[in-house]
Amino acid sequence: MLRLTKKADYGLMAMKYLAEHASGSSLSAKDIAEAYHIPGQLLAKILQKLTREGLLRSHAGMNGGYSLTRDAKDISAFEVIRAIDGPLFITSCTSGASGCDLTASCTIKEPLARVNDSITNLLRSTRISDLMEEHGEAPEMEQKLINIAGVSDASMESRGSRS
Amino acid sequence: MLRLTKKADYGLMAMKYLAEHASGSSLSAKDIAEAYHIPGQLLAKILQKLTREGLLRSHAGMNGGYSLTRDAKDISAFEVIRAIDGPLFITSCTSGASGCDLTASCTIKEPLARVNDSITNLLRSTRISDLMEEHGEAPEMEQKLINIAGVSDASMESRGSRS
DNA sequence: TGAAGTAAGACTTATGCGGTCCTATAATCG
DNA sequence: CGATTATAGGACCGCATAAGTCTTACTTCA
Repeated sequence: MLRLTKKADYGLMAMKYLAEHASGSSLSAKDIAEAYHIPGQLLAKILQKLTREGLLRSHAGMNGGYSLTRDAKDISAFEVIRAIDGPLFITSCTSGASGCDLTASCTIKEPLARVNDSITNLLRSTRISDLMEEHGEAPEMEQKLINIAGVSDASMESRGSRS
Repeated sequence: MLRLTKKADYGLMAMKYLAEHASGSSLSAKDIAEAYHIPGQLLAKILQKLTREGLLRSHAGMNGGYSLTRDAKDISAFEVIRAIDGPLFITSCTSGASGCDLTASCTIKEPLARVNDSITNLLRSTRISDLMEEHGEAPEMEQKLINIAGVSDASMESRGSRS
């Protein structure tokens, strides 16, 4: 569990692709879909959503397509994910309005809400430019995330050994 | 998206409850289920799973039930969640074995894998004892998470204002 | 005008979570 | 021993939601 939806994945991929091929002109949904072998119609609607949220600029007609409204460095992964999947909450009952009927008993939510905030901040500090290839090695990225995840030496034990 | 399953929620609640009522004896699934108004059969299977994973010790028969195998301070939220929901991966195609067919094109996974690791570490550093009530105020918890999530002043903007 | 594009809603399919039911087994008490 | 209370676990169902398709309408440019 705790996984991103495929749509959010597609959205991030598309944003990254647009950032890498930001040649001033716009790329069509079809172009991106074919580049990643993603169902075109689905990607189209994802891009439409991102456009509605102001992350993309659309241009209809021939040679139309999409382009980033901002620099890749100024768009966070959080924005993209939120635009597509809506607000993300780690707990099932923190939907804001109604909440769950266990409010009295379920005291777990508070600590988990903090975890939720941490994840949010993590995604907020991860930008589209961090997903791009062309930025050389970017060792600072590595460093930054280690700082954020921080903590112990066992931090990286989860990587590499995924059974 | 990016939310915990209810089962994991229940599991965490049960672990917390067991930690708070660790009177040496064991509590039955029914006891816990009634305390939180959770479907009993469902909780039972969750507890069975946790037992199989070695986080709980079960005792059948009358006055039977479950008890923690370790101290609440030595059990992380990550272990509980993993035991119930299986390995958590933020990306949909990082299932380890097969992976997705986009390996060549989808270069997004690497940065997201780091985000994934950060979340893992975050949950790994959150222990059952952190969920308990009786530990007074525990301002260190607050501090720790802020350090982990770290970063900016806008960190907490997501809290409080949930529309 | 026609091809290529976005925009958007309705619809279908698939998956997996949440939950129930049922049977078996183990331990404790009277 | 037998009844009761518990865990253990498989089979199953309903439903919410994700994923994807179909269709129609509108826009732009050559």
